[in-house]
Amino acid sequence: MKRVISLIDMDCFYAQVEQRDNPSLWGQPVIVVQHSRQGIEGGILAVSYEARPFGVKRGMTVAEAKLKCPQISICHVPIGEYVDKADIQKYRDASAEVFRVLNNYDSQIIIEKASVDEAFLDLSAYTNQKLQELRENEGLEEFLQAAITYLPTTHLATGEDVKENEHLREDVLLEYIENARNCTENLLLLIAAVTVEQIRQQIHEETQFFCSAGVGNNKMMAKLVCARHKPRQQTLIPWFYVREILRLTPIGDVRGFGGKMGNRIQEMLNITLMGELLEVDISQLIETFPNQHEYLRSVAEGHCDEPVRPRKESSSIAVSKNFPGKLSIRSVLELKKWLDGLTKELAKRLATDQAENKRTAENLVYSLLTEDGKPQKTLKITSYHPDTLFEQIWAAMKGLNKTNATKNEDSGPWTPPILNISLSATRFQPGIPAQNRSIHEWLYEKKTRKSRRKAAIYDENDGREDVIFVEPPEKLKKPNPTPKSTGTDGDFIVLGSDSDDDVVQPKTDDNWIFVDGKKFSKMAWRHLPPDIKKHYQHRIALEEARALKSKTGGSRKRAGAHTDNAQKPKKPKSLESFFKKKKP
DNA sequence: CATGATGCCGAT
DNA sequence: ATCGGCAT
Repeated sequence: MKRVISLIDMDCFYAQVEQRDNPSLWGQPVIVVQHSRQGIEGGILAVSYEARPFGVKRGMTVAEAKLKCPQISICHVPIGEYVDKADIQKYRDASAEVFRVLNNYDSQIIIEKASVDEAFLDLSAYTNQKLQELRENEGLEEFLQAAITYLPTTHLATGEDVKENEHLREDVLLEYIENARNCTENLLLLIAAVTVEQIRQQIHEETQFFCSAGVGNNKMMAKLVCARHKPRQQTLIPWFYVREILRLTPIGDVRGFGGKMGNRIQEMLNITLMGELLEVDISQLIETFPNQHEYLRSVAEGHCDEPVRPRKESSSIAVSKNFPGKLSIRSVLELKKWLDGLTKELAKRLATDQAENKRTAENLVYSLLTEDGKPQKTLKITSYHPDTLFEQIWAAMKGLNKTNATKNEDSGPWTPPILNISLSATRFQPGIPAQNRSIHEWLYEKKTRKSRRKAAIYDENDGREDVIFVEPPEKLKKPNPTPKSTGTDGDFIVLGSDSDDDVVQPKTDDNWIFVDGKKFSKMAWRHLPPDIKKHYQHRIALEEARALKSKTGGSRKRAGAHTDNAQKPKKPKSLESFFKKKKP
């Protein structure tokens, strides 16, 4: 049986994160740039769709972007806490919000986090069950009649779709729906397309972010067609059209063929399109790619059996920094300084990950890129403490110094010059070793030193309430009632929604902050370290804006997710009314 | 001069 | 375990 796969891709994600942070930027040309060193602007990481018509592209300098689009707004990637480098944590946090929606949508849908802004979905089990339900409940006909209204942003990839107008889009889709009636394969894709429309809508409702999607029978096709209609739209590629789409697809556009392999294929076979792979002389293909000719042909036919791997957390956590050209590291002291900062950044992220995901990294892989090569070694992690990590890495690394006759290993020159440092924690095992308390102390000590308050947020797996652990100010802690405490976490008291702790439990609603349906005491909020606070800041802003609107604005309807590109957002009934309808 | 910072995977 | 390749 064919699978049903989707790829959801956030539109210019970093730019949207900045637009949400500063809503006046919505609808405006925006770029997100990272700095390379000391506030010097580096490359452009993201370009909002409003800026693209001006010709602004990734990889350009800010100066070039301004020339093309003088009114463009420039947002900067934050800088690391311990070291002078770009820190993309805020985009990881925004990504986590999106994936919370995806992971909670339906347990039958397999989600693979493919990058900070992309997810593959395996909808095979889900769509099969929905189809079965529709048939059992005799709701299929009704579903087909209404299907077009559930697909306001969907395009059918026919090969002509890139130049189609809105009428054609709908006509082509209607014909497809009509023909799907007696074709299970296409019914499943249709249900998937409707589902993905709903998922995208829900992502927007819960995060304000827009995304695009592709739907097809495998990862390659879903990814390929996702790019055909962006932003804020989705593309469906039935198997029938796969051949025609690939016939005209540049080889480099296919996932996995954008690099050396793709170039080799093009140069050695003197072709540029996927379709041409099926026309080259078979003996030539075999002699050119003796080990891969069968694989290449199958890809050119649209086959791809790569599974959607259920993966929520990343399987490695890395920090790295480039030192290109003249900036290369040439002294031991310099190296140690950067290594120290990078180690601290890594330790911070590891500690957070450990608390959030209840897992611990086993290995640390470090590498030093030089002109000669990229020596890479694996170390066993014995502790998350940054000082321990540093000593361990340094002990292993300092032997790589090729400077002749160095008496003192801890100073002097370093050769060959280092162009990149990378530290990556891997091999995560479930659980948290008992020894770890000191890490949290290190993490929070400088921020809450005076009051010696400690805080952490645990996200209790399944959409349950967040619980904030805060050590209260001494004066409030004294009085009689035993604070609700959690055994091993005796240092902490819980400011939860159902606590009866008079001492710290605010009595009135005014003392609570409501975020995302969760309840935080304002006191606990104030005591949080600033970085954790940031996690929730924008949600609070939203919450307040909503409250304000409901007071002043009255009963305004929620803005649709597609007020821009979808010319006729025919308001669909809830899909549930179809899928969950009981037999009469 | 120089995308940079991540992250994943397969081959060996 | 190490490396090289590919991706966003």
